[in-house]
Amino acid sequence: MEEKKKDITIYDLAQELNISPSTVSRALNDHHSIGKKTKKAVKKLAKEWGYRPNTLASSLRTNRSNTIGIMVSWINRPFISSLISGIENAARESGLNVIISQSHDNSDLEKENLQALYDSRISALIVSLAMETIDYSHFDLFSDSSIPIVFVDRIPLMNDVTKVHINNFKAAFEATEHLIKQGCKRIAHFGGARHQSIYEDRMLGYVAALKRYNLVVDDSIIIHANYLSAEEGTRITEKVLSLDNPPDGIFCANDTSAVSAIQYAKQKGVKIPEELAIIGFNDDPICEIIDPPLSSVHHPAVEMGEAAVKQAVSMLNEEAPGEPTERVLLDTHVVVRASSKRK
Amino acid sequence: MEEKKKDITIYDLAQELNISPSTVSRALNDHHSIGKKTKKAVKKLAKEWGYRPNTLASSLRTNRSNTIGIMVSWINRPFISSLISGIENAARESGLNVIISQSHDNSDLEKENLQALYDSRISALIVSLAMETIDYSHFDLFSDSSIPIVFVDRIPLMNDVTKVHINNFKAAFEATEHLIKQGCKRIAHFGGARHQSIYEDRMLGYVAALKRYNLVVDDSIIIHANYLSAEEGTRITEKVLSLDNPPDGIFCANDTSAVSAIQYAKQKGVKIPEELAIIGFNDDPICEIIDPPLSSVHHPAVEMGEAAVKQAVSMLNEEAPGEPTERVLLDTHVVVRASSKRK
DNA sequence: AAGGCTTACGCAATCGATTGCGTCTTCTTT
DNA sequence: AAAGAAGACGCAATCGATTGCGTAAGCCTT
Repeated sequence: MEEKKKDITIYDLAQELNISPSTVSRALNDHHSIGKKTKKAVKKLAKEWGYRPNTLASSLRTNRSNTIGIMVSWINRPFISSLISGIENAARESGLNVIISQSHDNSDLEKENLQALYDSRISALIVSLAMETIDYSHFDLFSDSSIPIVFVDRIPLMNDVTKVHINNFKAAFEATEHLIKQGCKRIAHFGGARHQSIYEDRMLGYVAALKRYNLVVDDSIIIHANYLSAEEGTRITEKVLSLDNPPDGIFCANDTSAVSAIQYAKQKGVKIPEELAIIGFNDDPICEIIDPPLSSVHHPAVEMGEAAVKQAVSMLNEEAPGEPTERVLLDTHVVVRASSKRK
Repeated sequence: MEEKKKDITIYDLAQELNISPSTVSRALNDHHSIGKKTKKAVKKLAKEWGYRPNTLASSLRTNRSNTIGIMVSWINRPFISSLISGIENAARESGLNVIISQSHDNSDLEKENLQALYDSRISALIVSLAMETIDYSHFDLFSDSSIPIVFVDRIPLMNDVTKVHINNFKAAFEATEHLIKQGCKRIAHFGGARHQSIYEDRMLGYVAALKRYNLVVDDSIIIHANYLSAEEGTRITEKVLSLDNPPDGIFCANDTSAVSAIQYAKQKGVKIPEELAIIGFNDDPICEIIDPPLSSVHHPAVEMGEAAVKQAVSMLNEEAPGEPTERVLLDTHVVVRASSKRK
């Protein structure tokens, strides 16, 4: 009867119990200055009446929305969607809402949508940069208001920020090393936009591995694409395979291009992995679908999302806005499949 | 100097212009009772000072959060992530935020997280049901508060709700018909949980096609799985292929199981499509990766998301809570690839 | 020129929860 | 038993925007 249409508020509870709304509020928040019996009574009634706090009112008053904003390039990419899935899980366990936004790998859209996220008073921001983004000034909006920012995977080239990512250098080193140990002598590298540290690091790890094993580093088979798409992958593969001195192995900075490489090579009658061993990066689901199955570097997407939330939460709980920037490095491992297994 | 740390409010603008906050508010919202010059002046200053409305305050007052809630099974599935991508695009264009939640195909979690969405005062809800969900009473929370609900893809068996989906019957009919026209005489069907109408309809469309072409409907090769996973797909394929009278075609209700079917069949030396033609459903990216490429029913995920937002918005704009439930049917088409092309 | 309209704007309450400060009990201490 | 301390709770302002109602000024009509 009472709750015909209206939601229950602390005023309703207060009236019923003949106490003040302030007391109800404090009781529900376990404030120390409220008596035990009062707390019990309030909580009991709240449960009975199905009281649900109005988070809008609370957020307005406290200026904390208890919402995490996510800014990613494209939601519908295997890695990203798993990342988001991890974020959503962890956030909801911490009682936080998650609001998402896409940059479509476009800096302007990234900036615009960041404003929208800011306007909705998010408590913390988790970002994986747009491919294009080189300038990071549009994030000042958040740092100036001391809203925690956690960068994930595609992180900026700055030191004083919190980051959750993998050791791309090491992962790339290991992937390349794997190819070398399978007998490859001349390994090509398909990389992404070099201003994105993840791609730069993967290239550096690759180079380091070659040097470590005394192989020649040949720039003509190290190719970077701004968007390492399927089409680019095909184009690049065609390019390196038509060289006088084609590679006998390829380390691709993502699986999409690696799949293209496999498809193109198969079409040209190049035997995989005997004549050409291939390894990708991300361990997308397609790795197990393509024939031959694609070796890849496993990238813990869900865990990264969870770790990012963990960082954000701990930053929120710190009183000091002293920005104790942290850096979480997650483990990767090479998943060996038929595309690179020669022995 | 002035905006050292605080955001600009309508009070700041009002003070500067020597008018009242109410006038500022109305001016910004283009209220008719505000003079032209006043509006101009207010908007000009607002822009100059970078005023950004506090959506929390606004939402609290109006009880409309301008946020769309999404409830899906798993974010990291090709179809779902594309759906969300479409929703996000359309929502942001309409100035709406998007908050997401996953049910993990579990009714209890669905219910729990729906509460959380409700608590955050979403303006509208877009849902694709958890696989388990049979009882829809946990959605009453929203309908009772006349919060628009739009069901997408996995829709409930109710008539008085707004739905955006495809014609599963027709799509299944066409997929099956395609196999028949390729010469299949004995077509198996791998279906999902039958209490989900999408799977029931796909099965019915399949049966209708068989009947239309005078083929025998044999229950022993119509198999339903609660979760049509890769593992189930393998298991089912093994089952039907080991029959005395194995099928010469399979219509799978999703691509995941179809891929398993291809892999299992290949492994057993069954020739695709000559001895066994296969077609899936969803047109996931893996269709083009698997060898042979998998025919499938293209499912317009992004467009469905956009259509769902469109519905939600129009429901929000209607004054009358008379729930003019609508039903949006999107087009599908069969994408023929090598897994089923015999001619 | 006076009454009636329209236009343009301000007052103050409101949404629901939070919180600094003040007050009244009740318990403890000597 | 008196006084100080601690415990328990209420008052009222506050967060920022919205909105019903009221009022003053300007315009037109006859």
